[in-house]
Amino acid sequence: MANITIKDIAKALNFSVSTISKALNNSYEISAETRKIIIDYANQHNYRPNRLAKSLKIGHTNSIGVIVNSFFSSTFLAQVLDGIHKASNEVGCDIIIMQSYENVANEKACLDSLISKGVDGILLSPVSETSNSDYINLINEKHCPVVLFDRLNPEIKTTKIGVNEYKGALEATQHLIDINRKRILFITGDKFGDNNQRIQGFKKALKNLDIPINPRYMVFCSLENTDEMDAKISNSILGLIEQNIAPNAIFGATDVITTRSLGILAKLKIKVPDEIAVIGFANTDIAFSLNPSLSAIRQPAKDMGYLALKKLIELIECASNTKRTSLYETILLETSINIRKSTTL
Amino acid sequence: MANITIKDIAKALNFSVSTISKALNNSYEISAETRKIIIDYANQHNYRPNRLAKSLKIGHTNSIGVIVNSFFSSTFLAQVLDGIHKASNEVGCDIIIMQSYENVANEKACLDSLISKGVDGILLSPVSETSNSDYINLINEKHCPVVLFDRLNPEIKTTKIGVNEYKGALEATQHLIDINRKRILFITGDKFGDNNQRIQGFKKALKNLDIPINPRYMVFCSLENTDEMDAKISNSILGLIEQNIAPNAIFGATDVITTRSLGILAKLKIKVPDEIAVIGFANTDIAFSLNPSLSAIRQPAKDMGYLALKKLIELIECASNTKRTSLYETILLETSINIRKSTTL
DNA sequence: TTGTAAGCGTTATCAC
DNA sequence: GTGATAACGCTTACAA
Repeated sequence: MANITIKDIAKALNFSVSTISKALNNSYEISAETRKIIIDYANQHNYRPNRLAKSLKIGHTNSIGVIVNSFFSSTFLAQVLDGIHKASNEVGCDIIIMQSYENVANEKACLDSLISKGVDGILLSPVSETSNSDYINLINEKHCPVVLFDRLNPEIKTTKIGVNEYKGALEATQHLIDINRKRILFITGDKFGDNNQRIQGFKKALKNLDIPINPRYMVFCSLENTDEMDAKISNSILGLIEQNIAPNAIFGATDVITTRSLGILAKLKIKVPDEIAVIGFANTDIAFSLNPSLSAIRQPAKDMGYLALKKLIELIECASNTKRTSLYETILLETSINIRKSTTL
Repeated sequence: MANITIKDIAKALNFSVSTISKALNNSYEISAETRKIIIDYANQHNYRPNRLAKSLKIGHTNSIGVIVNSFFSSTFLAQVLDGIHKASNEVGCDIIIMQSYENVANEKACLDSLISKGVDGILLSPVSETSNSDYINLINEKHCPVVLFDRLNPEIKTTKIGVNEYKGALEATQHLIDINRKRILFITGDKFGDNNQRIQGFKKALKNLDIPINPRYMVFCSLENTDEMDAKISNSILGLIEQNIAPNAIFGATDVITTRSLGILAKLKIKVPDEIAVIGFANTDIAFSLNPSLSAIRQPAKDMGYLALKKLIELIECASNTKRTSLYETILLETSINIRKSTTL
C-alpha cells in the first residue's frame, strides 16, 4: 500500500536523504552524474513525492478551493468551472471543488474544510448575498485570499467577478418591446431578493418607455422543484388568459425557467413566437436544439471562472497584506444576446 | 496567514501538546473539565486542525479521487458526480475531482497526482476501454483500491459499475420496430469501438426480426465538434431522402446526438414523429422541454456514482489485499425507457 | 489525568 | 558535492 519514499531511495542507492531530495528537485548542488542515477531509480520505481509532507514543510499546497452552490444544477456553473479549470492548468495549481447546496452552515463547513486542507486561496460563489460575511472577511484577512464570483456579497471586502445582469435583462426586455411585445410575463425564482439585478433591469426597460409594471405579470416560482415550477408557470399563464390579459411574451430569469417555459407552452399548444415570444437567461447549448430555437441572454460563464482564478492567483502571489487590499476590484462582465426563432416574428 | 496550532493552544493554556490533541479528539483520558477549557479556547480562536499534518501522521486522508473525462461535457456525468457526492456525504469522506479530457497521458498524470495527495481510493471512468491498464492494475494492487465506472476496461481486475447499454439499446430499437418504424438511422460517435454495446444492442434487435442491417443507416459522427456533428447528421438524412430511402426513425447513441438531431429535423422542417420518430440515450431533464418531448433511454447515472463510491469504500475498509480481490465484482445497472411524443404516433 | 518523545516524508540550513 | 539534522503540525505509545 505504501509508496516509495525518499528514504527508501537513499537506502537503496547509498546516498543521504538530503542528496536525494536535492537531486529530485534539480538542485545545482548535485553532480549531473548522481542526479541521473537518482532520477532514473525514482522513475523506475514510480516514485511520487508525498505532497502532504511537502506542503506541510513548505507551508503552501499549490491548490485552491472552489465553493459553489451545486454544480449539478446548471450548465452555467459547469461552464464557470470549466473556465476555472482552464486557468488552473495555465498556472499549474490544483482545484478542490466543494458544494454548499445553498446552505449557510454547509458553506461555513466547506470553508473550514478547505482551510484545514491548506488551500492557498478560495474561490467562492456565496450561498446568499449576505451569508457568512464576517467570517469570510476574517478568512480573507487572516488565512488566505478569497475571491467572489457570480454572486457578489457587498459586505465582503475583496476582489469580485460578476456579470452585468442588469444590462442583460434590460436589453432582453428592450428586445421584446422592439418586436412590439409589451405584455411581458417575467418569471423568476422565489428566493431572489428584490434588488436582484435581473428584476431591476427588466423594470428599468419598462420604465424607460413608461410602460406600467403590472405585478400580475411578475411570477416567482420554486427553483428546486421542477414540478412546482411547472405548475406555477402553467397556472400563471392560464390565469392571465382567463382574465383576458394574456401575455404576449415571456422573460425567464434563469436557464431552467426559460427552457421549461418553452416545454409548457408546447404542452398548452400555445404557439411560440406567434402567440407568446420567449427569451431568457440561458447558458445551455441546447437553446439551439429547442423548437423553436430559443432566444437567450448568455452570460460569459467560462470567462468569469477563468478571470476569477487568475485574479485569485494575483492576490496569493502578492505577499504583503496591506498591498493586497489595494488590488481589490469588482469586475462586471457583459452578457450577450442571441436572437433566435422564439422571438422572431 | 498562519492558522492557530495545537502548540499555540498548549502554550496559551499551559498544557502539553498531547493533552490538547487528546482533548480535541475527545479522548477518555482527559478530564471533562480541562477538555472543556481546551475546546472552548479552540472554538473561540477558530482552531482548525491541519489535515496535512494529521494525514501524514495517520497514513490516510479520508479523501478519494475521482477521474472523469470532463464533467462539463454532459449532464450524464454531472448526475454521476451527484451520486458520488451523495455517497461521500454519507460515509464522511472528501472527493477530489480530476479530468482526463479523453487523453491517456492526462489520465496517468491525474492518477499520479491523486496518489501524491494520498487519496485512500480512486474512482475512475477510463479514457478508453484499454488505457493505462497495467499501470492501473499496479496502483490497485500496490497503492489504493481503484473502482471503475461507466466505461469498463476488461483488462483491469477490480470492481466495476456500469450500465446495461446493450439491453437499453435493444429495447429502444424494439420500441421503434413496435411502432412500425423499421428504416432506423442509427447515429453514434466516431470513436466508439465496434463492440460498443449500444451498437450491438441495436443490431441485435434488428437481427431478432430478420431486418437486414444496412450500413447506409449507420452514421458515425464527431462528438467533440457540434458543427461537424450537425453537418454529418443533416447530410446523412438529406442523402438518404435523395436516394428515396429516407429513414422513418432515428436512434441517437448519446445525449448530445439525440437532442441535436431533434433540432436539425426542426430546421429541415421534417415532422417528428410523423415523418421521422426519434429516440435515444439521454439523461437530460430537458427531454421534457423539447418539442416534441423526447423519448429517451435513461441511464441510472446517480445510482451508478453512488454505488461506485460505496463499493470503493468497502474495498478501502477491507484491510488485507488477498481478501480484497475476492470482493471484486462487476455490476451492470439497468436503463429505463421513457416514451414521449417523439415516438408516439 | 497529564506529559514526554518519536515519527509521518519532506525541505532547508549548515557543516564537512 | 554530499550528509546530518531540525522543523512543519499532528498522533500515539509510554512514562510519570
